[in-house]
Amino acid sequence: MAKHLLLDGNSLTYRAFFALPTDMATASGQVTNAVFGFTSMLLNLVKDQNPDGVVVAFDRPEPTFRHEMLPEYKAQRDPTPDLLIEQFAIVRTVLDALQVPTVDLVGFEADDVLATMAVQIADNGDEAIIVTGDRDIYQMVKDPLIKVLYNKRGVSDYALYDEAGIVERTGVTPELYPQYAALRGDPSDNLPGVPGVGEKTAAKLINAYGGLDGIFDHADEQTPKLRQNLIEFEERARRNVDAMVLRTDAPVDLDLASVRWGTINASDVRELFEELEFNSLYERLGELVGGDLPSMASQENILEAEPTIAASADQCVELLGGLIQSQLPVSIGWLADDDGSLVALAAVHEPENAGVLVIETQLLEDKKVQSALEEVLNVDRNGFDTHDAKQLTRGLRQLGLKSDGLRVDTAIAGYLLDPSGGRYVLDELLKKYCRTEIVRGDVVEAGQLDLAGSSDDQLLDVARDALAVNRLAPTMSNLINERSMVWLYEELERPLISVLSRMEDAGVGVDVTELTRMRDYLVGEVQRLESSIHDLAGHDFNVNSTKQLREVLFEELGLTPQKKTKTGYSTDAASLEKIRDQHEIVAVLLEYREVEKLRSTYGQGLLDVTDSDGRIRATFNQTVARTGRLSSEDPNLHNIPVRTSLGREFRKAFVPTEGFELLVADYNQIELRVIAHLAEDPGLIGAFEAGVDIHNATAASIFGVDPDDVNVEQRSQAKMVSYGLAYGMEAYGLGQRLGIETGEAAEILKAYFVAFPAVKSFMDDVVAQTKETGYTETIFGRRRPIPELLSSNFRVRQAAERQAMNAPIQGLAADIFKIALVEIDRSLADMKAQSRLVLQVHDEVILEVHPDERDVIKKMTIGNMKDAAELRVPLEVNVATGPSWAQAKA
DNA sequence: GGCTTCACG
DNA sequence: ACGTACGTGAAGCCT
Repeated sequence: MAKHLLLDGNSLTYRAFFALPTDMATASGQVTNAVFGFTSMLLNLVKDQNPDGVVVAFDRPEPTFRHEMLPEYKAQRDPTPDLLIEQFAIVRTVLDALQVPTVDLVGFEADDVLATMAVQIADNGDEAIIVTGDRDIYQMVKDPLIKVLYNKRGVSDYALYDEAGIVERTGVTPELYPQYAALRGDPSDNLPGVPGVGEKTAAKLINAYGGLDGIFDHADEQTPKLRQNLIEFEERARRNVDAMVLRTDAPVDLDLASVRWGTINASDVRELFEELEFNSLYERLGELVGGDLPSMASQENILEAEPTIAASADQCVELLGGLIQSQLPVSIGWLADDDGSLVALAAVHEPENAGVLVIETQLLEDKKVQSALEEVLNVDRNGFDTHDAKQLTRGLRQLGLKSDGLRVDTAIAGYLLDPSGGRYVLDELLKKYCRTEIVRGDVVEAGQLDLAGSSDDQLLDVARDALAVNRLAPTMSNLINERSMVWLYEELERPLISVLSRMEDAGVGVDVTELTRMRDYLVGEVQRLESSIHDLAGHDFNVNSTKQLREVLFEELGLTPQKKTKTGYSTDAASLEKIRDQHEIVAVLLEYREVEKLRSTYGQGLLDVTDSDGRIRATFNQTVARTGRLSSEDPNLHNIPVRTSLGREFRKAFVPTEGFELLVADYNQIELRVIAHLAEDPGLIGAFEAGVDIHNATAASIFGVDPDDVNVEQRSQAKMVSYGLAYGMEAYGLGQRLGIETGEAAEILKAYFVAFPAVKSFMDDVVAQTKETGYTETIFGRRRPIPELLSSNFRVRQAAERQAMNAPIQGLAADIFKIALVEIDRSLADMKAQSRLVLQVHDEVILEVHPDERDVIKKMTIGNMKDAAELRVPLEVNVATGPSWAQAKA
């Protein structure tokens, strides 16, 4: 006789949630108390009962369910906490991985489903044990093959009831239990019974009269009070019975006889349990299923192969020759010092026990070593994988070496696979994708290596890096393949690496004299404004301290606070602007802020990072922005001022190499064009095809006026709406920025969506689809996971929805721009041009061009940018040249 | 290291 | 009732 466990997923998860603290969470913040508790119960049950099969039922009480006829039913029950709701989905994922079937049926609660299955199992002559914390199920024990394992409380306190057990527990037989419960009511279901009738009275009455009919027939035999109540609440009691009796006719479409516990999906389970950090549960599971589960991430001394530190140039060349002969791709580990020059490089290929070759800096300068190494790194020979190829490429370039054979860059691959990852550190990637932790430091056994001292530890780590890359590269490569990101990686991100490396090496020229002059001027202005502020405040204070400024403005001067931050009233520009008229100090403060920002970040800041050759070399990050954009740091050259005339002055200090000029090319309205394309909005597409002023055309459509009659304010409002909508802006935000009432802003937004209805439905579709897949995707396959879309926190979820709307737009614009960058660079190489790329700013490229090449480069740049993608609207490009960034703006 | 502010697309 | 535009990086203050 087979034995089946039938679990009430809702009831048990619910019990687990309230039994365990909600501060049980993964490192990433996912609360797991209910999932843990449920899974723990499941494993305990399987261990104790040793069932042949396990099935879990869940509620799905929509669209109607039988309790609707009882309006008071559950009416006052507290709503299910969001922290619990989100865990139900995870419980199901766990069950899927364990290959435990789950059943939920529209219109049936879990207990109906359990009752139905129990009857089917019993009819088949098998044993069913129903596990739940819901007493309604007691009625099922009337069949000797059906038992109930009742969860009394917590996660481990159970009672197993057969028929006798139910009689002992309740005083009535399972058969009569629904009528008993109908009389007594069920406080936990918020189901009132007959007042004055508790457990004892209910059982006594049921047993004396054999059921409700008998009881109500003999109501006059009771004490006056009870009789009164019975008469008054007969109707309710009878309705309660209808609610209590479980259905056994649920259309369960599951071959119960064939359900077997124990055939789990081991790799899914491992991945999931690791993600949930269920280490102990994983071990317990291993015992239950025979212990042959794949092991979870474990510390590993990855350096099993003995590294060979090349002792001489000849030895090094010989070993490199071996690598070349193998014709296998080589994994490179490397180490550079602060100025980017290579300290050591390690190379290994499959199989790992082939040994790791470590080359130190002196040997890297040897010509024979260099030519052998170049051969290994060449695309037509071995080719190589590494972590952060841009830095390596720059290090090798310093030595005069080419490295055009890059295959897998594990940092870039990690970024493409999950751009939300944050940092892409080799050890972390290895843990995430290979479930391996490297032993770092001095764990290598004595005698294994003829090495000692700290610099040797560094060399060992370089060797370990090579091995880590060696393990990661195939895994990540497969994932990129599986997710259809091969084009994105091979044709876009990978070629971009060397483009960026050369831009970083080139740097951009600055006029240090001009920059210094501006800095000095700004220092003077800051001083002047600061004393003016001190005078107006009546005392000295640190104007740069928001805390002190807050005190001066809102306490001493009594100005009106506008909005709050976490730490107090805000003093940001928008707030100050609103109280400009309240005190003379405010205007001075605003000017001070502007000037001080320019002085510190740009005047002083840029001078501090200018190299001795008068060039600024920023780092262009390719693995930071979650949307696919690049970012710039040390310094950030993506936010050089342009909006105010004083700030714009800084662009005059960005200059070309002597004998060259700067060419600036930028996309016209690329994000709006991307929106037009993605939304397929006829109005927007038509406007772009006609080549009209898009903001003017938009204003005409929104405000229902002739394009010729659009006034300045309408155009600027339309512009704000257009850009705001790409960010998922709401009426409030628009109102704030336009300085109008929220209601009025709502009208404008409404008018926009009436004029461009496809835009609205595109936005809605994106959010809906992202909720399903969990990630957004650009047409080039760039993905961005947005798990917060399912957050229980309303605010977090709303923010996630805005991100979901924005990501495909900003992401596609970034894809297009990157394609253009790669193509421009390719063309420059094909043309063997002297001109070169020096800067990029999201939708703008800046080249140093030789005047002789000006026209052809201009044409080439425009062509490559326009042709980067074929959208439903044309891509337009503005281009201009000049002796500085400022003067090369059209 | 968190917070606030502000520069850009 | 609540919060309110996406994506970055840097400076400066403060704990």
